[in-house]
Amino acid sequence: MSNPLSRKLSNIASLTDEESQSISDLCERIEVVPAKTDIISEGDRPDYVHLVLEGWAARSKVLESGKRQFTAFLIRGDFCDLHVTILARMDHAITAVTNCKVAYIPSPELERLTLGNAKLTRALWWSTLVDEAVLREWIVNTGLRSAYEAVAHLICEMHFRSQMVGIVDGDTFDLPLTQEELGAATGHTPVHINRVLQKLRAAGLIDFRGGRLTVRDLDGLEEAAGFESEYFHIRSGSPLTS
Amino acid sequence: MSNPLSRKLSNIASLTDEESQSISDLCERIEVVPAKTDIISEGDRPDYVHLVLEGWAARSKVLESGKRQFTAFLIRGDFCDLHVTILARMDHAITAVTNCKVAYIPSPELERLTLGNAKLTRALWWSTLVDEAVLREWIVNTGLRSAYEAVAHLICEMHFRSQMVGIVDGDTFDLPLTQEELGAATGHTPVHINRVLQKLRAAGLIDFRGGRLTVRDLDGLEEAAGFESEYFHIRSGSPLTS
DNA sequence: CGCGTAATTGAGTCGAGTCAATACTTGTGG
DNA sequence: CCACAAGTATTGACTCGACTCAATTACGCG
Repeated sequence: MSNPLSRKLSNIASLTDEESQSISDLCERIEVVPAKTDIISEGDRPDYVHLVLEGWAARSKVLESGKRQFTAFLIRGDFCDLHVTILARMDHAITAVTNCKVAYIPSPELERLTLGNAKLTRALWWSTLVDEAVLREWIVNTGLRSAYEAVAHLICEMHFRSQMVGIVDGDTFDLPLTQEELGAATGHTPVHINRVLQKLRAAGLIDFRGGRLTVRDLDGLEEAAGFESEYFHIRSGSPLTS
Repeated sequence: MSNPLSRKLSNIASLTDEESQSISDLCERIEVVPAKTDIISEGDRPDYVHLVLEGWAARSKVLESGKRQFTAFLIRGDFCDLHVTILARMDHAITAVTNCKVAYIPSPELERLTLGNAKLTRALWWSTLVDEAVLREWIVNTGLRSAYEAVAHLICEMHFRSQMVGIVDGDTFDLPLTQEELGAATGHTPVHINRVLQKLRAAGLIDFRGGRLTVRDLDGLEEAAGFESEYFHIRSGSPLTS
C-alpha cells in the first residue's frame, strides 16, 4: 500500500497484493521536478504517462494577457496525462507548484496491466471520472460562488483528497500555495484572496500559515463552502464517508 | 455518415462503412425528451448510455440557494454519460434545453463494439478528452475572462462544435438559448448578458435572434474571445482546421 | 388579439479589481 | 550571527464590472 496510486485506488476497489505490486512496478523510472518548472508544457507530446508521487502540481492555462488560470491541482497519486498519448499535443501545461517526485510510466506497460484486469480498468476510469467531476466543481466555484465560498470549497476539496491518499495529520495538511496561486485557482486577485483568508480565520474555520492548513471547524467550513463530498464517488462504507 | 456520432468521430478517425453501420445499430432505442425536462437527474443510476442525436441539452449543478450553473452543453453526437455506469450515481443533472432526440444504448453493446476495435476505442477516448478540455476552457471563461470575452468564447465553441457535426448553415447556426441560460453557462446575470450581447452586436461580430446565431466577423469574434480551436484536437488536414 | 415568456432599459449598490505603499519571512552570503 | 534581498503578505484608498431591483417593451404562440 506504500504506492500512492494503490493507496488512492484502494478507496474504491480492494486491490490484491499482486495488483498493488504491479502498480508499484510501473513506477520504475522516477524523477524529481523542481518547483516552478513544467512537468509537461503546452504543446508537448508526452511519451510517458506521468504520475505524481510526491508534492503538488497544477494544470494551468495562460492567456496572451499573461494572466494564468489553474484548472486543477495534482497531488500524490494523481495522473498528469492518463491517455493523452491519444492526442497530438498537450493543450495546457502542468507545472510543479512544489518540488515533485514524478513517475514516468511507459504507456504500453500501463495498457498491459489494465488489459486483462477489469477491476483496475474500472478503478482508473473512476479516477478519470472524478477528475471530471472536480473540473465541474471548479466551474461552479468560479462561476457561481463568491470568493469566500470558492476558497472555502477549494480547501474542502484538497482536504478531502489529501485524506484519500493519507496525507492529513489530524486536522492539518499541506496546502503549499501562495495567495497568488490560490487566486489563480479561484479566479481572484491575491489582494482579495488575502481578505477572504482573513475572514475565514476570523470565522474560526481555519488556520493557515507556512503552507500548512489546519481545519478548525470542518462542519462550519463545509457549510460555508456548500461542500458535498459525493462527487468523489467513494464507495459507501469507506472510512472517509463515515 | 447519417449517424451523428459517426459524423463527429469522422473528424479524427476514418471510419469504414461497417463501423459507421455498427454505430448506427447501437442507436436502436430512441426517445424524445421534451425541453426543460431532465434527461438524467442528479442521483440517477443510469442503466443506459445516453447519446444526444438532436437538440440541445446542458449539464447543470444546482446549489441550495436555487442558483444553477451549467457546466457543459451537449449537442448532436455528444454522450451524456459515457462510462458513468462505473459510478454509483450521477453527481449532476442533464437537462434538455430544447426538445431532444436521445438514443439509449445498452452499455454492454457499446463495450462489445469497442472491445475488439482499437480505432473506435481511441475515437471515444478522444471525445472524452475533448470534453475535459472544454471543461477547462469553461473554467477559464468563468474565472479569467470578462463577461464579454466569455460570451464570445462560448459562441466560438458552439460554432466550432456545430461545424464538427455539420449543423452550421453558412455562417448561421442554432443557439437555442435564452439570455438566462447564457448566464447560467458563463456565470453572469441575464441582465448583464443582455448588455454584453448588445456590445457584440454593436461591434459587428454577431447577429442573434430567435435562437439562431449568425457570425458576422469570425476573426473578430475569435480575437475578442481569445479563442483557439487547438483544444478540440482535430487532426490537421481536416476541413475544419484549414 | 392577448397572455406569458423573454428581452431591454435605467438607477443605484456592492463585490472584487487596481494601484501603491508597508510589513513580514525566509534564505543567503559576508 | 546579522543584514540584506526577494518573495510574500497585509493594508488602505479608489474605481469599475457586474448585480439588484424595478419597470417597460417586444415577441411567439394559441
